[in-house]
Amino acid sequence: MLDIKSMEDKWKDYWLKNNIFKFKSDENKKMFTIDTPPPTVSGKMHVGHAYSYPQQDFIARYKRMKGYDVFYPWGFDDNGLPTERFVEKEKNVTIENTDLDTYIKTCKDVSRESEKELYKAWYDTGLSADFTDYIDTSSDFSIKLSQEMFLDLVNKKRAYRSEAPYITCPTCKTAISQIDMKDAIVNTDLVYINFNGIEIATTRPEMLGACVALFVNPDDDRYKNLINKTVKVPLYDYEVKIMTDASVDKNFGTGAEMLCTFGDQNDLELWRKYKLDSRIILKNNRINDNKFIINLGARDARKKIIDELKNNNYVIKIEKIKHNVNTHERCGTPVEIGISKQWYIKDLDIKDELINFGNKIEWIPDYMKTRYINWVTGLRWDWCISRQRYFGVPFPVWYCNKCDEIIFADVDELPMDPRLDKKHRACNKCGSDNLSPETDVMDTWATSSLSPALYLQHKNFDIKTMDARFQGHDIITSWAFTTILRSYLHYNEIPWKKIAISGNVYDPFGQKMSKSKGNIVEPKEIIGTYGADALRFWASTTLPGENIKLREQDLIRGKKIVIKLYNSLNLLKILSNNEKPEKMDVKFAINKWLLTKMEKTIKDVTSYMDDYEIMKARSTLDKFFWNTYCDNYLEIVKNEMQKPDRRKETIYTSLNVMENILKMYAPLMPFITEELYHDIYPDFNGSISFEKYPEYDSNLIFKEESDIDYMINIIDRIRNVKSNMKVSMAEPLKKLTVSGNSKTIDKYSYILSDLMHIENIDIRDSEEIMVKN
RNA sequence: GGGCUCGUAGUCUAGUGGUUAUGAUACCGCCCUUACAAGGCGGUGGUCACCGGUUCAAAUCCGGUCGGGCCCA
Repeated sequence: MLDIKSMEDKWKDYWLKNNIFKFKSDENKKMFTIDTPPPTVSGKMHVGHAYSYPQQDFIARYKRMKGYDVFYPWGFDDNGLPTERFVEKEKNVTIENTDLDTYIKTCKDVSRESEKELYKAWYDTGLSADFTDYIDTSSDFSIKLSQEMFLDLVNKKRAYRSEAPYITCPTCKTAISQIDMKDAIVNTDLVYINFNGIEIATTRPEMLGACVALFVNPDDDRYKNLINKTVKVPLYDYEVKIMTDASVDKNFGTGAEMLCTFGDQNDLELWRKYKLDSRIILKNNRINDNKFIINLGARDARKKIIDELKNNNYVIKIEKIKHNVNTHERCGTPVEIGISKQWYIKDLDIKDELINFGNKIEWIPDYMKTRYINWVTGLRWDWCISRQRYFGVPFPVWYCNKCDEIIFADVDELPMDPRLDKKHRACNKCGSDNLSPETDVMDTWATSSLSPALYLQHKNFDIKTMDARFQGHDIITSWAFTTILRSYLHYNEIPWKKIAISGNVYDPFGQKMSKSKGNIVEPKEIIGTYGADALRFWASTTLPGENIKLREQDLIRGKKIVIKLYNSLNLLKILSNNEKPEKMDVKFAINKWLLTKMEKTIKDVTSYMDDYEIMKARSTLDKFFWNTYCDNYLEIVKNEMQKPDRRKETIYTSLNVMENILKMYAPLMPFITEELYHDIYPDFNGSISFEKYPEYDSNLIFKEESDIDYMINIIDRIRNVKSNMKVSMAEPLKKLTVSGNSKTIDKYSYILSDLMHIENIDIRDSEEIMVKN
């Protein structure tokens, strides 16, 4: 019996102990480089990972067997907000109860600790990445590279600091970027306000004191006579103008809206478009109008101002509505727009170039490119990369308190943290040593967008473009976009030749998996029940980019194939009595038939693998192995092996084909194939992962194929007859009439009598095949 | 609201113009057959979402409708 668990454990140990997948540069081979997605240390590995990571591993292993020097690195993303949250939860260390130095150190320590445990979950799925030498985004190496690249952008006038409206999260108390936003529908109050002569509706009455204009649609007849008139702002008693813009929705509220600096992104756009004044009452996520609202959060401020409006009879009515808002995707809080100094990477002026770069990359599947292009086209903000957080890559920057000059660290000082820097420094411009360090850190995407450089420079490779990136479609607008952007800005080269996008995993009913629904399945459980090979088999049942449901039937089928492979080799060993004949030319039809089928399979599987069509490759292989090889060939050769003149050739053919089947399955199911390959070659001390992938050989295509196909067809019908007679396939039949091509049937009638145990076959000539008892 | 994508037996899926629509799984029946009962063989089960068009011929191409999913406003 095959013990899948201990078999898999054995090979996991073997690969690790023998450094099988440790990257060893081989200059004689062509390189194939993979930009592995570094998982965050703050989360567990979930079934989505267990689905998408094997997909890149299939290609990595395939390319290795095709003779490439595969560079398949590993990394962890341990920067930023998610890690801070994780640490605060795990260790109860917060920025309030400790100093910055200790806080950062704790974040790093917890990350390192977590990584040590975490990598095992990935390794258990049979990934062949180099886990012996992984990078993490908070290491000195990564910080140095990230800071260097930042200074490069400063030199190229691509990174700039400016006081401007920015998106901020009131919960996380930091600036965020367009990338970090997610839409959400929230229940909110729509307040109708009598605006001294015009009625407006707003979801943000607390911003009343920041109102700088009213807007109506130019085609709205109700307000035609009010356009360009001024009205008094209720409670605050200053005047604003009534203006028009086509973006105003006539059907929302009263059709008239107030523009505040800044209630939402729409306000900001109209404010920019018409160059309006600003009245800032929202700063650092607190509202302060020095009149009614003194330093309150949005919710309290709203209550307060509604009370004031009600007391003065300005409120007409309050309606409950569902409303689309932008939220911070990490915490779900609706975002605010404020004004402050932030660091930006300028990208709005190079949309065409970025689209052009997107077009130079091969997207798998192709239609995913559209999402990238839509995103770039719809960009409205330069990329804000400063975060008012603590654990992340620091800006190597100081500000002169005397003359406002920005002072940058030298490249050879990196990595460095100006917040903890003790060196005496002076302003380059005025010489003052009264400097303040930048206390913000960089957006985590500012570092992960450099993943190709991180991986390549870590090994001192002097190339800028990797062969393939594999990632989920949910981060096309963040990771894929920022990586392409950085690669353009720093090198003017595409980051990868191909980007393969994978879908999401849903539960068996097509529902998203979530804790609250209680439908989460742990990869560990799957591996425990079905084995990692079966998990990978399931992961291969999808087309690029397609979502997938977690289906037990695929796991069952995967496990069955593992067992079937094991048993089929077992049968070969029994039949052959462990003989291993040398390579020879085959002359018997049944063997020629099998070789022909095999060559055709090799051709198809190879071409599918080359196109990343894993699912098609695998089902072609499944069909050949299960149907052709096991159900038909092996059944037939049970008899052939007993015939002295045929024995040697049949043993040779069956073993040779078995070996090629194992090699073709090896990228998909590395454990069982390693096990059986070593079983065939007990002295072999390498890995099947580095054996040569079978290559199509047209010399092994034989014309006998169609004859045996014809005979298999007849065998199927005889099986049918026996099944209808409700007798065993081994039950001897005295006589059977077989009609068809009598010449062919006569030539191979021994197969029928041997396999189906028929004593007398009455062969008749006929156009159609018919089998009668 | 815009874009992308999908709709084929209970479930999942193959199939981009041409026999009787592929296979898996589930279910039912038969067979312990000397590798594997987690096996083998057979069977039930489908107006290929709907409507219209192009064509000698449409699951497939075109248009529309309905429904699901995702992304972006």
